[in-house]
Amino acid sequence: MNMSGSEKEAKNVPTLASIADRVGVSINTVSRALRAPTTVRPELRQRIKTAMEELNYVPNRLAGGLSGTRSDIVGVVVTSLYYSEFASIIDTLQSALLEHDLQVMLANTRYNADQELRLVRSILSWRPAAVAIIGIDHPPKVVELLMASGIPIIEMWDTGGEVIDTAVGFDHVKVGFAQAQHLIDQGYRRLAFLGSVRDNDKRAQKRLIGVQAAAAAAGLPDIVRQTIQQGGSPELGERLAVELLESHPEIDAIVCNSDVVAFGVLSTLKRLGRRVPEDIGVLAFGDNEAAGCVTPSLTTVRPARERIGKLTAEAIIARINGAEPSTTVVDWKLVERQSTRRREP
Amino acid sequence: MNMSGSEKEAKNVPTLASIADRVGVSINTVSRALRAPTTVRPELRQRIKTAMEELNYVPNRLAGGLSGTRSDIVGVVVTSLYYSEFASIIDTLQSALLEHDLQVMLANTRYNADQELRLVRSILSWRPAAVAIIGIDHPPKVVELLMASGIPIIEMWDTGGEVIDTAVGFDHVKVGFAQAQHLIDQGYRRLAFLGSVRDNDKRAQKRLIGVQAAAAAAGLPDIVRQTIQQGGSPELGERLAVELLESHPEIDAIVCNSDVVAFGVLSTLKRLGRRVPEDIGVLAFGDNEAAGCVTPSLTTVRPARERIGKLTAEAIIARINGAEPSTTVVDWKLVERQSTRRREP
DNA sequence: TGGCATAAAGTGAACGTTAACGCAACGATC
DNA sequence: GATCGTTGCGTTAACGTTCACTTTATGCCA
Repeated sequence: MNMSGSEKEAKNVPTLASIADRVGVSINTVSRALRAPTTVRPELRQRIKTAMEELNYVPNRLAGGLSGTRSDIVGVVVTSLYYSEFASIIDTLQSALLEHDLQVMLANTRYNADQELRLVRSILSWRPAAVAIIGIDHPPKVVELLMASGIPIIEMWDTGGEVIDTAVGFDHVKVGFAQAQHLIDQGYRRLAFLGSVRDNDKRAQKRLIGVQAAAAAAGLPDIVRQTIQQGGSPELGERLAVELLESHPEIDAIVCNSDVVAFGVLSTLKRLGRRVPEDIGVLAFGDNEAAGCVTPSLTTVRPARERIGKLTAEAIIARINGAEPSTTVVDWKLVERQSTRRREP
Repeated sequence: MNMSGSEKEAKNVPTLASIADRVGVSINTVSRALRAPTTVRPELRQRIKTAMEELNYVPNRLAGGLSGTRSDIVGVVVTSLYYSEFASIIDTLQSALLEHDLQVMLANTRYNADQELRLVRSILSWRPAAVAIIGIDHPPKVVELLMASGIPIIEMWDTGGEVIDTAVGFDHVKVGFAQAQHLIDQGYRRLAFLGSVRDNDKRAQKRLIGVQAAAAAAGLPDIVRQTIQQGGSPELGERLAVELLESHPEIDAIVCNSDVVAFGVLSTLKRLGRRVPEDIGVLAFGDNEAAGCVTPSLTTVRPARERIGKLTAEAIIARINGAEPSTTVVDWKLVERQSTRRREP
């Protein structure tokens, strides 16, 4: 891939040398005016500054990163960008890192393990100061690369298992357990788990395990699974709900793997004349912004996304400054709404 | 900010030289094995490859970018990450760029103009191959920097005005006009515009202009504005709806600046006993994934987000390869649902 | 006035890679 | 058998910074 350069617009982007020439000092002095301003005479510093303004100088961090011992990039690897799943984590994380002059380099695996390896490699090739990545279950090669990189690795979103270095998240098995327990407490007995569960989405699988465990603990029959390997959407929820109710009409509660899928499930139940929460309970995961606005409003689990973003940023800064690795478990909350409110409290 | 390095784990991250030593060839040959594989004898190439595997070699693109004439970074500047507003654009864009081995560097201005300048500067300091940025209205200094950079600049989301280089988007004034016209066609007469409109959100302002124009063209009274400078959310919608109806009970249609705000508006109207769409029409912008799932389902404008992401990626590739700047107008669609369906068709 | 700390600026060598160029070895061509 | 293009690899010089040193100017005190 070539630079755009048609020859005539061949750029002479200004460098430290351009500034140095113009002001009549050495390159080093110009560099110092940026990195260690106090070591250069104020009057000179000002002249350098105006020269930079006039020439629209933008430092070349490729060179800076190569030469210096620091890097200002933080690699962020997520598994999805759709439906607010991780967007607000990125949002918070990026803002917090910005205050420390750290730049986010983003990669999205779309729940594809091969992609994950490729993207991690690509991100490491920029010699980031740290990497934040969704999940604690990665292909062995990814783990090997991350560990060999020698930089802080922050695993986000999940803490239920072995971590590489530092983690900020929560235990998804417990979430699943709580989801099922809530339904059981409300008097539901025949539970199903429904939604998009990608092979590579270990968190969803852990939640399913939790759901199964709670059902087993309560002596209930096995959980009915109605899952599929593709991205979640309301349409998918509609489809899966139809299939589920056809094959298992006895189901009286559905744990949806995401709010967005649950929206479709609710539509379908309404269309089929099944009353929610009376005939059937619906509970989801994610706390989509619309979860409280659908009818009936949706009981769901709210992960502390902003908090994960913020704590991850803090962990990155701390680790870069030499703090020890740590694992931080963050809150989540089962937000009870109408879709499971069978009994008055 | 120091590198993490406690001294003992002082890393010797492998370089081309490490590989070269190990295999017993020159550095350049190793480099060629990566960049121009055909120029290296297959047997030797294989030995180099296995050496890289064994040492977990990851190329240093800081060095590569500095030395070579190409860059593999594409800077992406968005104004928001919440509520799927631009997440799916990023998602599509990133996937498409990945196929060309281009890496996304993300920046989020959060609708803050100062932040925008800072972030653009920061991104340019990585000498990206191109920059994709939301909107066509930027502070003068931002425009100056982007133009001076000499790289392709793709402005996304908006095309209604002067562009720097290349643009992929649509005309928001026209959207606003269509929104109001749809309400007028349905028999609504007293229109309001409600939602979060940041100073720096020129697109929202353009849509408002369109709404006003349509109302004026139809000889209707002035649009009532109920806007505020803060992020949109259902709660905000609830609050603004209450304020609006108190001060202007005559309103019979509300154009919401985002679906998420409209969700709150719908809740409030239901609570206040105002029937939608009979007493009052509600229409929004954004096509949130839940728009079809709330009750009544929400009439809204669906921008072709994936298409913008895809076309932006294509425009970037084309421009990098020397194509001329261009402006591409993409579709959007007013999706009619229950919240405005006053008349049977 | 000499000596010496301190501040301010310059020098030169990295950093890891790519790219232009050079050169040997080899087979094909006339 | 001299010429020539090709293949396969090595040499060397950038790329724009930063950093450890070195040098020069400045001020202060004895």
